[in-house]
Amino acid sequence: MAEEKSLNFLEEIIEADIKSGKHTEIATRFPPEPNGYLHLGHAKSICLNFGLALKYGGKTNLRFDDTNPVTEETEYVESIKGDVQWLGFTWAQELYASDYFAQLYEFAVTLIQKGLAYVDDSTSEQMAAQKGTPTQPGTNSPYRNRSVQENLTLFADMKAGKYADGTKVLRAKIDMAHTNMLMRDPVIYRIKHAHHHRTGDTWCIYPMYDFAHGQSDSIEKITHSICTLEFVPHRELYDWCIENLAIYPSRQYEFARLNMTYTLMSKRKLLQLVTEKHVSGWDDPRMPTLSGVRRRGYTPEAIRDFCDRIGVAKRDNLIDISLLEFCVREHLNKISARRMVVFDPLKVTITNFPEGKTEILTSENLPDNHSDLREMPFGREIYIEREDFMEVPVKKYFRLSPGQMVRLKSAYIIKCDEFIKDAAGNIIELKCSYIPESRSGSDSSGINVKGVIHWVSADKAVPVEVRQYDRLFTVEDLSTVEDDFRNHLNPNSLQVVPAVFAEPEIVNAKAGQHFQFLRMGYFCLDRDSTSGKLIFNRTTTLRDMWAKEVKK
RNA sequence: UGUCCUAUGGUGUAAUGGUAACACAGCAGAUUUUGAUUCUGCUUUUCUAGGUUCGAAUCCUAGUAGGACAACCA
Repeated sequence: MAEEKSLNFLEEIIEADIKSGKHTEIATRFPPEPNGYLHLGHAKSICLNFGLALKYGGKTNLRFDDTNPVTEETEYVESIKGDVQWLGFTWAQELYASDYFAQLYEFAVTLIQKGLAYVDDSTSEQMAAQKGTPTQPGTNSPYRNRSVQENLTLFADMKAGKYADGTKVLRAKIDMAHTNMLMRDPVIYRIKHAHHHRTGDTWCIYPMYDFAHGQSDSIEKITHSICTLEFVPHRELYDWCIENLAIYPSRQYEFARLNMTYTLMSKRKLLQLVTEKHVSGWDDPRMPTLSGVRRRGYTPEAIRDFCDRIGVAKRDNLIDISLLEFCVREHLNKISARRMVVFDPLKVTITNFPEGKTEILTSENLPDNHSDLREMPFGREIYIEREDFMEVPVKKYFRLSPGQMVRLKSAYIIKCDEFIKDAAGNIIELKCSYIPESRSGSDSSGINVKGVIHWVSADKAVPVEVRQYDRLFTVEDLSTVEDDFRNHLNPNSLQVVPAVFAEPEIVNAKAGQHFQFLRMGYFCLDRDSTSGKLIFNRTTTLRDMWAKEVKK
């Protein structure tokens, strides 16, 4: 039976609203500002907003909050749309706050007419001084009592471009002694002679967030306007505008934004990493951006699962990045074709295997599907992973060591007869013998070995580049660092291995395809690849109990 | 010395006045032709003090702790 899954606080509110008849269907919106790329924190918001509408039979608009022409660009609009689609959601309408500029202007005029807004000539410094502090009330601006008619004329002149940037603003007339700083006559319109990415030079005055967001919600009849906790103090102003304009009463609800260990979710700081070239770009696979994790090989399914598991609440949180890794491993395990790739090769000569002979073996692409096979060449000389041999094995080591046997995955059992060192004492080659009756799938040898290792044919292997990523920062909780966050970047967050040795099948890898390199991790083709040089990003490692055992 | 928000294992999230649970992480073990996957078991929790109540994680009061708020940013 469908077990009763507990509701988060927003679902409770919505169910109560539906039950009471306040709403018969709901409308939400995802309102990014097009001034940066979307990150995992946005994914939480996207999954929430679209998920709620999906669950309760409503719709979600994609609305760009583009009220500041100075920072916003079309490039960002395009990336945001692509990211939302990639995550798997479809918006009802693609809208822009700038679509409402004319309407918003009329709303401002209405406020002036009602004596609830005035044009202020104070400088920003003067206004800051008038503002007071959280513990001290502010003082009224000398321009606060201009007549309605004068305000109307001045505001029209602002719109007409008669004044320079910063010389005048329109402020709501509320209460300079209000305990909520945002209610102390907030600026609602400012002059910016700037080119807007959509409206061009039509406007030289632009509404502030607080005078655009709630009204946009109202125009679209958004029932539940969901935002992050830092907007809690704005709710009072949000409601004030709606009430005094007597427009559709959208309601704002706030949830705690996503924080994760060893990374950060600040668009401003992420932009800094990009512009200062600490990373290769917004889609650098180490970035927590959606374009970054996508390039890294994370799947939308995994991200949605992650957003589902982290839940929604109002308390500050710091999610362990290992939960994200768990989600991606869980999905990738099901869909990733297996390949054998040797990273740090040690040559093995199989002394009783005929010289010059190549035998074609098969192996499953997915562990449980024995009909979906690929072919692998096997020969007298192969490479195995250097760490799969130990001259003097530690306890519980069940790979190769002198005199010991191991299974070559999907091939034969081999026994180490001899190892060869160079003058410096490094092991450079193993001489092994194979058990012909132990061939995978038709093993009649009766030998049971515990160790199974991956391998590639030495002369048929294809060299490819591998990029291994680690956490971007070395500290768990970036919010606690006192100094500059850039001081805590992990210098080893990217390790490039220019040539690892892959089984020949790898040349058929396609963009967007996910692989598990056996025992090494999950990988995907990077877009920097060329036909002559394939490059793979390590999405994440496999869980490694042996590594933990060794540590002890 | 203001207003607002929040407080449940290591990390998250449930429990909606009636036996504090689930996931991740951690630790053991079983299985395994990936030391993967899968499976089993275990450790660990209601900020403090009062109050209401037969009964409080839940309601009330106070305290404590953390966070937000003084951009012509969103």
